[in-house]
Amino acid sequence: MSDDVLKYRYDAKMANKIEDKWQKYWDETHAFNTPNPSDEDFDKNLQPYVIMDMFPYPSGAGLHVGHPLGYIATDVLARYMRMNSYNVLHALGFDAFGLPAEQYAIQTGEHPEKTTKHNIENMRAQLKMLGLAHDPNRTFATIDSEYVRWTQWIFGKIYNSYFDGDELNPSGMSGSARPISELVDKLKASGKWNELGSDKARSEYLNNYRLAYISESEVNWCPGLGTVLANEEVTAEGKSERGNFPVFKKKFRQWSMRITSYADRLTADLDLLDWPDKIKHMQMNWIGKSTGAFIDFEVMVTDSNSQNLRVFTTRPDTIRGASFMVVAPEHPICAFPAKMQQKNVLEYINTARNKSSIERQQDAGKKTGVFLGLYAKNPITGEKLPIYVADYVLMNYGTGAIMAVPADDERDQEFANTYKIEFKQDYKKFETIESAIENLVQMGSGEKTTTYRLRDWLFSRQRYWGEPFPIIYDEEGIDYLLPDDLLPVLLPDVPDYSPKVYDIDDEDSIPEAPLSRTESWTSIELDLGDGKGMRKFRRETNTMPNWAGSCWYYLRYLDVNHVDNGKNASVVDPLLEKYWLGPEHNRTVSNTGGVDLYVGGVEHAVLHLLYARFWHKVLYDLGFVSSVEPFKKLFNQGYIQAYAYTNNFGQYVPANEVEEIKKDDEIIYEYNGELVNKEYGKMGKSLKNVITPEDVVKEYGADTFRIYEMSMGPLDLSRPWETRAVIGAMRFLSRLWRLVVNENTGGLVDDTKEVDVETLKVLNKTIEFVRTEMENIRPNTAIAKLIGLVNHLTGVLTNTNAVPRNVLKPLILMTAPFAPHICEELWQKLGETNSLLHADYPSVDKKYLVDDTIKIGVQVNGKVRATLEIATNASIDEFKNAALALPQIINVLGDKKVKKAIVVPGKIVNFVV
RNA sequence: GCGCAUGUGGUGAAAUUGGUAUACACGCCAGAUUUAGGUUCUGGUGCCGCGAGGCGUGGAGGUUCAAGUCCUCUCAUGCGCACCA
Repeated sequence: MSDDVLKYRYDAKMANKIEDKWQKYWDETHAFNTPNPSDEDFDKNLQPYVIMDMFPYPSGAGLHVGHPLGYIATDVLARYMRMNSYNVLHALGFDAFGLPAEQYAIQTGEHPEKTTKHNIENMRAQLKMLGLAHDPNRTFATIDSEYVRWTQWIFGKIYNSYFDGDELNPSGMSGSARPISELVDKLKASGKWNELGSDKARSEYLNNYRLAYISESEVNWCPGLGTVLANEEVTAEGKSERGNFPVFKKKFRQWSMRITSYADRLTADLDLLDWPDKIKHMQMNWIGKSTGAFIDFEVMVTDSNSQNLRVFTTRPDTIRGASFMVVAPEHPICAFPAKMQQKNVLEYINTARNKSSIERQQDAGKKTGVFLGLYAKNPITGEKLPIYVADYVLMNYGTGAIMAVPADDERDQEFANTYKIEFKQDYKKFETIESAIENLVQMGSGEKTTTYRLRDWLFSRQRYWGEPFPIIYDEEGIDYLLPDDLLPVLLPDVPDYSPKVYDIDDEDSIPEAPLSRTESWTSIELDLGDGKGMRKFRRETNTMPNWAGSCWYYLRYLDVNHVDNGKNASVVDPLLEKYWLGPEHNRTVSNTGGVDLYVGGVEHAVLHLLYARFWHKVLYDLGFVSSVEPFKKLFNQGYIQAYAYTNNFGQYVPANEVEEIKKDDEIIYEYNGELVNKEYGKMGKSLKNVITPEDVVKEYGADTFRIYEMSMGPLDLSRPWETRAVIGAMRFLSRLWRLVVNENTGGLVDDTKEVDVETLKVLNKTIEFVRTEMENIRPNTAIAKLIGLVNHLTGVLTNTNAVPRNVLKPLILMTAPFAPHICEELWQKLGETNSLLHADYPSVDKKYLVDDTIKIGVQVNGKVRATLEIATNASIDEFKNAALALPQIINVLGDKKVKKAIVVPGKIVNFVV
């Protein structure tokens, strides 16, 4: 019966059986546990290697086949590195705070912690099926109370630090975070501390320096989400990145982090990183460093009252060409328009304010503005320059005011033309920017400066599902950091954790933190040990943004159970940080230290990746970590896309029920006999085209799934999922299986055959090639080459009924990182008693890399006319003469004379006639 | 508008320094072996042409003995930034 024939075949059933077996085995033998230097099984001869993914957010929707792409890639590389004698740290945690969990919880009425934990378990199970070799002991979620403790602890360190611009940082550049106590000491020494007098005044003074500080400033308020947002979370259209709700600029009292202090170092140190240029550019543009000068213009706002109007320019050398001034509608000088202009100015400012950012964008290019009726004095020429208010000048860049040089600036010229402002076409420029600045400095009318596009990072949210701040306020409103022994501050159980959301356009609404509703939690009585005894305090009721947890999770992997809360507490044992991330390993481009390979999507280019670098640098300055940067090498994987189909009404129909029909040379798609439209894009529930890893594992096995995802195309490119092509990966594995197992009997194939030279050549070329591709993160071509070797051996098997064992073993070892389960099984069948996880990766025997003869093309006038097989070491003349003797060449050349013969030994012969 | 990336068979895609374009896989075709069923093996498969031969890496030029690869221009798609002074 056919069933008997298939009994020992590598099919989905067999694959699943093998996969269960080995996953259990790995579990039971703690195969993926990675020893720290202090552990018993630590081997100091192995080099450390840290490879990780951007950890997942455990969404309720579950995974589709696109999600694990990066996880499989890092897993393949981690397994490869283990077989190359590295102590590989490869773990996966969960980024579990955040809006979606909260929103899902609000919809279902369940506590976000419950749904989040449930989602994490689901995701763990989904990922487990794929045989990912994560260290099970190093996992955690950012919501774990011990993790929250350290997130709050780091916040405390940032809060209690200031940026000293003169101080050299440990990498020798100027500017470094220092404990705020050092600033206090300086203030005391200078007498300033006494001068400030009250605690309140002192606290407010320090607030101006703290790296985490409170300010009443313009923030992005999103009524639809009921929270304020960081600049990085607002789209170019002025909408919230999440939910696409309108965002308004409003002044609120909020927490920020002084990331702008680090703008220079965050820009400069990009040079040290092995990151895709694209991401480096995005960060550079986001930080937007530009050097130039401030120039002060005197403005008489009344006959007796003069104001200083400060502008920023990158071209101080063009100051003699300044023909007028322009200020932003929000600029303070707009409060002093000349009498006759007051009405116009007010009207204009109101219109400008009411413009949404979308309108502003649509109007970009159409310059509008109004004359203030005031004049500024050009400090160099003494000319009187009219001042305009116009919304093409932005308040949040530079100083919100510019000197307009229409002759040299398109925008200024456009404005001048619109308002018929006369300007100089020709004027005398300063020789250099430097000389212009020097001149201005001497006159006391300017200084050299650098401005940034980057703003400080808005750090508080009016949300329930986030880390509480370890901050309390006394009755005077003075803020204090909670002592370490009162950490973690955990979220209270509340009856209502939903944020107060408003109509999406309700600009005048105000944020309300959900935590503020629970009086029993917000009020706290304690003795801070400052000599004031037991006092009443109120807790900070805002929560941290979900970026907080992802800013340091890579450190937690190194020391996952770290609880040290003593006097010299650090977030991670310094010895472990030094071992895993320390700069002395110098394994790639530079000795910054940091994670050896970080794999994730491009979407975090200016969010997570910027924030994490900032935190890391603060921790570095304060001496808590030895690595300068958190992520030494970054790799952006592409996305797995999918086809979706819509009917005539634009509704999505189930993609797996759509039929492909060939009709008159054209391919059409039908669903229930109805013509449908094919679209290419994301995979998603609403698009009805989701394929889950479970589906694929059940039907083909996890190893096939892994091979397929790794072989679809280059890892950094996006590509469409095609279920019907998965079978190819399975055929590869079943051919590999058949090289070892007789599928009729279940017994071993004869593997005692003596290996022939031809096969050894194929093997060694494969080893050489595959190693190179692995090092360069090109799994797709590595697999192609492995398939080539399997196909070659299949030919050998067909012809001789036997396969040489000493070729099978390296083949299995090379395939193991991709398809670990089947390879463990085959390895065992070949009589090996140890798991191959730490077996030595095959190395090349160079003598089999060279062939005696090679085949090259022979061209006439650059066109290939024949193929020549010749001894590899033939001389130039031999190449030429052999090529000339080829019948095809004789034929093509006819009686034409060869003017020139180009011979590149081993490459090509070309005859020019 | 500026910047970056990509463009190769019916499909996903290969191709050290410029050196036989299309490795590997899907699909398709044929033969063998099996046979009631997503079997395996072997071979074929860029396009046009009966053939010799011609044409082929988005398009147009250029450099070169030789261009998918280098240069110039251009088109398309995707991403990022966008009045940044």
